[in-house]
Amino acid sequence: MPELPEVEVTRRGVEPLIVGQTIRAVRLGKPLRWPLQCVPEALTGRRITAVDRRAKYLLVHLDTGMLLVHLGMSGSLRFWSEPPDPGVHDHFDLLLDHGVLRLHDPRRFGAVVWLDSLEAPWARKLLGGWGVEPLSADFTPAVLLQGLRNSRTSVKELLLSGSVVVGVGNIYVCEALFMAGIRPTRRADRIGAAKALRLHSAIQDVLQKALVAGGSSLRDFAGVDGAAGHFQTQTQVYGRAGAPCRICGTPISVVRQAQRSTYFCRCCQR
DNA sequence: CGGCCGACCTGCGGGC
DNA sequence: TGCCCGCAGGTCGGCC
Repeated sequence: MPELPEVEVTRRGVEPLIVGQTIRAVRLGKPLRWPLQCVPEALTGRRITAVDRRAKYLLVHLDTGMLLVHLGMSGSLRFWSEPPDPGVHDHFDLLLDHGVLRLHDPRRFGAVVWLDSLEAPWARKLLGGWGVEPLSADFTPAVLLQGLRNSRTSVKELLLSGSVVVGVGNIYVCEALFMAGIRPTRRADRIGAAKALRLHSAIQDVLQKALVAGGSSLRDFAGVDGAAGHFQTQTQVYGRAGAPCRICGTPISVVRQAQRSTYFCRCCQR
């Protein structure tokens, strides 16, 4: 579930609830994707100073170091002022002054990693070498066009890779390519400037709309307060194989690209 | 290095 | 009704 909009919805929800609180204890459940990279006791007494986001990672800044949180495929963060007992899929708790910040992640593709600083080897490994933030001023049509021109893979796979622009996952890449009228299988370096310009706007539009909708809740994604997002009800192509295109009525096609489903309209996207 | 593929893990829905 | 298979929002690491 968690692409950029879901992670950003989580960040906006969680930040005002936890900044200023001090970590009193840490509870670990089953192992996540990577070990925490420190003994849990090292976190106690640290105060949370800010919550940022880079790509699909949340950066929980502490007065010393930071926690890097990834939601994987099935993760969600929730703040409880009166926490229930942890369930079988609750794998990480930060016990704070006035409640508990809890990571719920059935598939355990998510991770919480402690870092000294953004210069730490793990930070470079996880955050290095990526593209620009799609909702920042760094993401210009020229940056996108140049990125497209440098790659011979399909435009869909290039966007999913995050090497040009980050945060766009399988749902939003399908939606953005539909909005831009571009066939997902099209080779990136064969997309012209006019289409690239449309794609640039489409990426920003679809992410913005998803943010307003509180993200997509395909299974169980929820914001920090437990509220589900509803963007999934507005998708034009994602998850609509065989259903009529909302523009032209042609049944939506689905193909596999890099072992993932790609949805598109063979009439509207060329 | 670019590109492709398997791996990680659990749950759920569809088909038989 | 019940079982088995395929698929699911991500991305790392190994291979060519």
